[in-house]
Amino acid sequence: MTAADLIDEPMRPGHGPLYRQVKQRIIRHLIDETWKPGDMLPSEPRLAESFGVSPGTVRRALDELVAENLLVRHQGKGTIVCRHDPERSLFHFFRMVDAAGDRPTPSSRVLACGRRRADRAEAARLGLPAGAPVVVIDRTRSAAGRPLLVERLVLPGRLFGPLAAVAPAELPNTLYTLYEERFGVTVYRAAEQLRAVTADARDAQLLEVATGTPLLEIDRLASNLDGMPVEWRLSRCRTDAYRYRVELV
Amino acid sequence: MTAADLIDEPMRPGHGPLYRQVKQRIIRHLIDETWKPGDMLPSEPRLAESFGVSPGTVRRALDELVAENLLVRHQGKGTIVCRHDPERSLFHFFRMVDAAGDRPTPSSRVLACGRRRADRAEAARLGLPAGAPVVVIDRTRSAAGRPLLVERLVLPGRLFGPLAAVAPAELPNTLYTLYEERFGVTVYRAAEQLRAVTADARDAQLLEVATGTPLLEIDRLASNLDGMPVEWRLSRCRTDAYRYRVELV
DNA sequence: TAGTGGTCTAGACCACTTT
DNA sequence: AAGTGGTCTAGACCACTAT
Repeated sequence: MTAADLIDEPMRPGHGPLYRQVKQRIIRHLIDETWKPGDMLPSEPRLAESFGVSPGTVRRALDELVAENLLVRHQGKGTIVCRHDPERSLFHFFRMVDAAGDRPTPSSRVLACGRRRADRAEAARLGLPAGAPVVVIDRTRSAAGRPLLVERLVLPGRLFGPLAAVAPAELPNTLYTLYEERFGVTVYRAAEQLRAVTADARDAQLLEVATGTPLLEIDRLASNLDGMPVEWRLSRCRTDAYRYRVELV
Repeated sequence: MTAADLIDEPMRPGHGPLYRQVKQRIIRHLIDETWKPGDMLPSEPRLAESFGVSPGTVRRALDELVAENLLVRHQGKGTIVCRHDPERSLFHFFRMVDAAGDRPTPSSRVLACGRRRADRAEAARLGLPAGAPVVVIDRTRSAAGRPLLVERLVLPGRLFGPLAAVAPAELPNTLYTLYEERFGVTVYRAAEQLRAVTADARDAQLLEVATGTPLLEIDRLASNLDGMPVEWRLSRCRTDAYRYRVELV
């Protein structure tokens, strides 16, 4: 191994445990796309040599990154950066289950997709200046042939500008995969806030329920590795056949 | 250290990684109450000697148990078994937050507390034989002086028999602490399923809302270390001032 | 001062995958 | 056969707590 193979400079004295400094360096390389989703990282001994630390220290940093769903290890092969493949996109952030506890495979129908200026609520939620351009997608999602939810997604135009030009029918069911592959935006975390609301006339028509039916409203803000908001999603769900499940530990 | 200090026999050849076998042995000692909540475990070198493994292997087992909220380490002091102190009881399983993202400190008012036979739904949910005795508690919880939710708790009578004799006014706000201190029942996990419902006449009166107001219904099944259900809780929440928050990773 | 957990290192061997 | 991650061991030193 020559100097050219080194990914980074050796660690210099810093604050906190060495393995956390190593972890932060690796995260920085994920942010600056030294390693992109799906890429393989250098092996643990190589990383250790690059950073000038012992293999055990690198290993501990990787352990935490794996626990946080940023990396995946494959024994005998190597360690890769997590991807939002359709499988993960569909199930990792989707918490509705049927009475048996099984997750449905939802399909989606786009009602509208366009570009406009953010209103005040949208700008505030996404951390954008007032009037910044946003892409707005309205769609419904169904499971087992019956409408499950209606939702509006608001995305920063700076990151997703060309998305508005995509024909509604072209938008895939698994948007997070699209964000990653077409726009280089990776959703790593999301925070959801839930409340109960009643269906208005539009909800009722789209969800095939009576006006006034109670719906579960899910307000989700998704962010990337930098902690920047990249999507605001407001969903209204029927909860007669599916419920929202949470495991508390 | 003498043989009498050993808490267990050395590991014998088994299946899977050694550290997981050590972890399972420790969990078994938590179940059989060799170490109770609040107790201090033997030090890592002592455990290693008892189990006949290296300190690093014990450490890895403890790492996982700490990550699962079964143990807590205190540098310089030792490792103790997690307790459901009122702080944890109030905040660990309670996910309602206000608009600013802060958790309220709810107070509770017991409406009824008694013992009777489980109906079919209750027996099924708690894994009890039909007609088994259960303790049922009805109460409301308020935050910032306003009613937040109304709920019914159903507990296996076998575990909580004497609880029905407690005067309603004596029941503390933090029930999980009571379960642990008075009945030796520790809640370790819970699964919640959420749906939207409308307030019936009783809900409306207790929550001071109009009949038909949408409410968030939280169906929680809590279990102990053995995986046995120990509480079924059905709550109906107003979501005008507080929302249910979930972090997705 | 002694004991505890927290960090870091070094090396051996195993299981799995690729060539 | 060579390279990867997975496990297990052993020992050094540090930071914190109790006495």
